[in-house]
Amino acid sequence: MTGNSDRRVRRTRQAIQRALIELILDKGYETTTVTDIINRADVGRSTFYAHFTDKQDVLFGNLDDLVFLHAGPPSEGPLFGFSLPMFEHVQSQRQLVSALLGRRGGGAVIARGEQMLAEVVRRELLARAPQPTPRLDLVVTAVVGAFMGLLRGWADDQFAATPVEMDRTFRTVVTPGVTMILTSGEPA
Amino acid sequence: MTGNSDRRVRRTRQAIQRALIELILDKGYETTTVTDIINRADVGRSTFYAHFTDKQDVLFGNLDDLVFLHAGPPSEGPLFGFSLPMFEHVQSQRQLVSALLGRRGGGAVIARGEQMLAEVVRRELLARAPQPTPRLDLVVTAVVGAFMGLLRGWADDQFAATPVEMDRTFRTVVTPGVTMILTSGEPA
Amino acid sequence: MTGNSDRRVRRTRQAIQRALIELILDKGYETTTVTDIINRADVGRSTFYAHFTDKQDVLFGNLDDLVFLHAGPPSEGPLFGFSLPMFEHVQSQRQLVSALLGRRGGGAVIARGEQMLAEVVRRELLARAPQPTPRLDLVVTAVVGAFMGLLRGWADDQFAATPVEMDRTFRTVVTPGVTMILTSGEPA
Amino acid sequence: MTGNSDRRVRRTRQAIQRALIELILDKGYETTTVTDIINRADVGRSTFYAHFTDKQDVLFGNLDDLVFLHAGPPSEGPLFGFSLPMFEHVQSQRQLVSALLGRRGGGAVIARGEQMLAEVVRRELLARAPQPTPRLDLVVTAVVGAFMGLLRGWADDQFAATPVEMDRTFRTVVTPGVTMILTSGEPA
DNA sequence: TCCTAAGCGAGACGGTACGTCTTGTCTTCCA
DNA sequence: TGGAAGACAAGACGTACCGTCTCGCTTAGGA
Repeated sequence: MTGNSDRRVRRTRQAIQRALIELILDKGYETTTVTDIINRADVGRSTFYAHFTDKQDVLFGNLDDLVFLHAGPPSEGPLFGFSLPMFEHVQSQRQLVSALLGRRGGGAVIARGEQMLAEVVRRELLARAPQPTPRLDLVVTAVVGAFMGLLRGWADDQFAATPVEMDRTFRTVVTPGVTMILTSGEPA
Repeated sequence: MTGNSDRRVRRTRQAIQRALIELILDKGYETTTVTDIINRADVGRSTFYAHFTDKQDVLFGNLDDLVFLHAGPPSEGPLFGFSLPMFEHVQSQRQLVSALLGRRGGGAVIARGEQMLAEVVRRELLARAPQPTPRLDLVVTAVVGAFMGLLRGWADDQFAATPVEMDRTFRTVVTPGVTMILTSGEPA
Repeated sequence: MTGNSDRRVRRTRQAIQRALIELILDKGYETTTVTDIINRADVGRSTFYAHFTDKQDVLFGNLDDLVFLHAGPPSEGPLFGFSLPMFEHVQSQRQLVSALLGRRGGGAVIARGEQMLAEVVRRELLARAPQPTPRLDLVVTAVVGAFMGLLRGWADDQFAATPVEMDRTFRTVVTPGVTMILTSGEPA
Repeated sequence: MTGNSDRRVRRTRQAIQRALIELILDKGYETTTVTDIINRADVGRSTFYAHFTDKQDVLFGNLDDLVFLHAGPPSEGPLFGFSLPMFEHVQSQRQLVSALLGRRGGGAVIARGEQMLAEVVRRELLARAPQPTPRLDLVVTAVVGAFMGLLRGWADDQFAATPVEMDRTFRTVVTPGVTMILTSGEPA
């Protein structure tokens, strides 16, 4: 809680986070060990555990502003308008996203990303639904699944694509069905 | 010559596979160690490594017929007709699927499942497309993502749902968009 | 810089060395495993390998001052005057020496002992030779062989004998020949 | 007991013995494993254990005529006349002897060699002693120790020497003392 | 400005899993 | 149906991490 008052504390935390990012770029998230991190950050083992509980903890500390969610207010623009900017942003950070979300990344990181994305999608759907939609949770899950599926495939180089292609595919596959559901007020 | 001639070999392999399944149900896939397996299977350490290279290897040996893919010929029935039977089958094996695909399961297992499912979807789309579809790979990825997303959410008990609800959501979200793409010959 | 600064380090190293000695007395050197040692010393496996590379390494760490070499200055007293005190010292540590040098001991330990003894003998011969002696190395080897042969037979209980008998036999067999060689300046 | 009746049995035994010798020459006695032997001999594991109890057992089966003991009747020729022929014989089999007796050899093999040699020496001394000698056992041990010490040093390439030098050193160091003992009837 | 509490590096430590290796027994298959 | 092939249990090996801990040195920030 006193985390940021001491100058040394901030330096240490930053050094650790920076080291982790670099290592993820080098060898992937899962492969990177705590020992690697403290060596790269030139930090004692106990210092690491004094600040973070985990490898994950380091990442989640700055994951939010790192990769995702440059979404505007939910009701403006086209449905799922977050898609294209997000794909574009991801492309600019390609390496890091690959390392985090791809096959060499960790399940927990992906889960966290899905969680955050789900929140965005839920708000967007709620803002646009003229009436209560049954099983909105399922719909959100399906939409997030489609998006993250594309994102992971991209990160893993299963295919090459431009952000525009990614966005177009995502929205074309998903928008008609979702629009129908929101309008008719039922999932089928 | 190798696998099935010797009776002892078959017994051992089965004991190991069975032990892994049981342990996955008990404590999840990732948490289960090779040491756990050989203890439960009452098998020597070297025996394990004589038959399998890995925990994964044990699983993949019988993953195919374990969970998935009771799909009929691709062009019969409604689009994505595999969905409902599969959700139903999964429900009957709920525990195991939870352990394999849920948050406590292993990334590699999920990846394998997606791979197999992608093949099914690809064939179905190809069989139904009146003309070559650009970026069919992306479309397949999005569809598989939506399906697996739902499946994983279900396995993780993020929500309760019947197989019918699952199937309905999946197909309602995805079918209109995909149909449009197949018909118009372009992803957007 | 390494070994002795940290108090924990000293405690651990001692615990391991003590455990090995005890185990050697219990069940012999060759039979004792690293696992035995760490159990007896109540020490983690990695801790053991952090301090020693080997079972041998543990032993050699304190072998020097453990058993041998209470030899005075080479040129004083009768030829091979180290013999009697050494046999006497060995008798007082009978059990340990048995375990180390006897049939249940390790070849490497014996080799090390011979090496150290050879140094003593070489110095003694050099100090007493009025002139350069050809093939002094061979002579040293023969003398050491005789001494260690007696010692090993004793340790293995091939015969019972007092230190005085041991010493007398050794020196009576070997001294006349060696004296002749030193005097005449040639091995034959 | 039935060892040599069946032709196949003899072939198998020979194949195993031959394989062991080859492997000893390749990589030393201690380093060679039973698995190595059966692979080289192209023989099943159970076959090996049907014929021999041990690696040692294989060796001891033909050790006697392999290396040692071309000694004539004990009382002919000079004292310890076995020495020169034996060193000469050993030189002609240098590689094998090195592998068996040197640092890479096994303690048990050395012990066996000493045992056989002790018998030779004992007979020679008994044949030449005009009267009962006290502690003849100790004297024998010392003599054998000197001889084997030289032999092992030679095998380990601790020094280079001709058989003549070896023999001369051995006999010069040991003969005067032993002669004195035999004559005077006491070890000192 | 000093002094003291804290941050910190270094790394020791116990614990646990890994994949490899070797041994001697025991089961299966085949001729 | 008897003997060879080799599957097997047991357990040691040395390595890799983890998360806790102990130890002094350094350094801030309040008195």
